[in-house]
Amino acid sequence: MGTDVFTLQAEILKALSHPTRIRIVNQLRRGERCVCEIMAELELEQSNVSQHLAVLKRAGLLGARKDGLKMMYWVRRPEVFVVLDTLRRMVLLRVEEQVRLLSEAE
Amino acid sequence: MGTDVFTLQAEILKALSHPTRIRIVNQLRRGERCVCEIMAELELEQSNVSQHLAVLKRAGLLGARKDGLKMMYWVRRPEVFVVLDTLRRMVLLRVEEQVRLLSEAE
DNA sequence: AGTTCATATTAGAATATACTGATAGAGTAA
DNA sequence: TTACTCTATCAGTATATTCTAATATGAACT
Repeated sequence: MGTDVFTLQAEILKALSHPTRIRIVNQLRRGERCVCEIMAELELEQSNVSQHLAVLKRAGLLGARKDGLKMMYWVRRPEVFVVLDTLRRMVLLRVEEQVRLLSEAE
Repeated sequence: MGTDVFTLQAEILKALSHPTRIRIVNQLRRGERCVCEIMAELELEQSNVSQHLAVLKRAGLLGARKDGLKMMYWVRRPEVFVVLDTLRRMVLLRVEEQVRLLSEAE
C-alpha cells in the first residue's frame, strides 16, 4: 500500500489526473458545492460525478458534510490549487512551444 | 485528444502519477542521466525504465539526446519540481493528520 | 406508513496501464 | 566482418480505470 513517499505522492496525482476531477476541483475554488450543482454545471451523470468525488475524497483532497438531503463537498488541501495553477502554466508553455515550432517549420 | 486545458493538465498529471516515474524525475533533479544509471539506482528492469521514460517524454516533461551508446534524459520543465515539492508537503500534512487522529482516538 | 429527492453503490463492459520476457536496432570496438 | 553494449519496442498477461445503467440508502415530507 501507500507506504513510501513516492507512492503517496503518486496516489494524490492519480486522484487528480482526470479532466472531470480537475474541473470539479476548480469548481470548488470558491467554496463548497453539492453534488447536484456540480453535475449540473459539468453536464455529467449523477453516478459519474459521485464516483469522481469519491476518488478525490479517498485521496484526502476533499471534505464532505451532509446538509439535509444534499451532500456538500469542499477542498481540504489548498495545495491542490498550487498544483493545478502550476500545471496550467506548464500547459500554456507547451502550447506556446508547439506554436513556435509550427511557425518555424514554414 | 488533448484539446482543452483540463485534458492537457490531466495528461501531465497522469504521466507523473506513478511512483517509479516520480523517482525518475527526482533522480533528474541534479541534471541529465542515462538509462543505465537510472535502472541501476532504482533496481528495475531495463525495459520497464525505458517505458516509464517514454511516458514522461511523451508528456513533454523530459528531453533526450544520444551520447554514444547511451541515451541521456533530463527534465525540460522545472515546474515539475514545483509540483512534486508541493505534493511532498501534502503527503507530510496528511501523515501528520493521521498521527494526530490516531493519538486522539486513545 | 408511502413518496420523493439527493446521493451512493453496484455490476458489467470497454478501454487503458503496467509489468515481464523476447526481440530488434543502433553505435562501438575488435 | 563479428561481437558486444545500450536502449527501444513488441507481445502477452494481469490489473486498474472509466463509463453507463440499474439498484440501494437515507433523509424529508404527506
